[in-house]
Amino acid sequence: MNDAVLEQFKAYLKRERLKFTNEREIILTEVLKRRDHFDADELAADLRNDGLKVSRATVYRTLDILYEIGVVNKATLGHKHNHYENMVGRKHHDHLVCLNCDKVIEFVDDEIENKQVEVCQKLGFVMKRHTLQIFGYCSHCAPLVNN
Amino acid sequence: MNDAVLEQFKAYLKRERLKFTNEREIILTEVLKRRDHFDADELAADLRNDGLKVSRATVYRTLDILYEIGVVNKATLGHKHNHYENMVGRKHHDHLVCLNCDKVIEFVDDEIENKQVEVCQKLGFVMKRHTLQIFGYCSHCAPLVNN
DNA sequence: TCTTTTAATCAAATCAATTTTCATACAGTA
DNA sequence: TACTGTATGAAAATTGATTTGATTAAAAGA
Repeated sequence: MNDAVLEQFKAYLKRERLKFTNEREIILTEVLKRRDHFDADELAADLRNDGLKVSRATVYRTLDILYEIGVVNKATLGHKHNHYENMVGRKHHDHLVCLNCDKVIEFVDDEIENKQVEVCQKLGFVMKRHTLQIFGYCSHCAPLVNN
Repeated sequence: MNDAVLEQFKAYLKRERLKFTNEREIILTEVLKRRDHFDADELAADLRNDGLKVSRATVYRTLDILYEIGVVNKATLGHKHNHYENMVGRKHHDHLVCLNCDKVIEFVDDEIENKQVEVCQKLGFVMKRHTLQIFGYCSHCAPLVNN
């Protein structure tokens, strides 16, 4: 478990007069273990498998908090429900999503990032966050599909 | 009504052995009138106001077809449901979305577009579509919010 | 034109993801 | 330890979207 993140979490909760509960710690711990993209239900199921019972509602509520403080990122990745990813020790990145095998490839391009800042400056727009998703076929699937 | 689009729609339906129905024509006509971003329910409501009764299910189904043939674009724009926009005679663009007033500003940046193509090429990824959304505060709202 | 075939329509039911409700439990603090 | 207010779980409610099943209506064929 990442102590710095735990402290950050506790500090945020204290500041907002929220409580540091067992369930919140369990969820944070599980999230920090994750290196992939997961959805709320998958996380809840994993906890259940580990014998830790946390209700779905609490999972959703806690993921919201973790998103709020930047511990997780949220993206739809082409699905109609949210996917989350552990962002601790990671920088912002964008996603390539394979329409065939659902594989998610991460990338960063500084020029794209800079250009976005420029666009916003030009329009007097204050950027808080952004999401760029490219959908298509990964190198494995591209030769297999009729496209 | 845009005749070329109507013909394109009919041709597509014929090719797919689908039928050109009254409802589909009504929906296409209404979509082509639109210049803004709208969701399926808003469109259905507008039709109802015009005395044209088309069920929600048909609206969803038809918007799917229109998305398929590129007459509309689909984007979440920060909401948890889809928004559509008439794309006839328009090129791909990205969106700035104001978190305060929900205003949507469109922009295109060729360098960003090119960079995306480059990223995909480097990774052997075949791009089919992409979506870039920047969330923040528009020039009107930025001075008003505590951020 | 008439008939046949096949898809489309509607309203209602269903679905999946998420959020809310509300009675009860518990964390933080006095 | 007692108090206050927030968190919890289970279930219900909500939301957007899709499916169902009986009926209607295109399009194709004779």
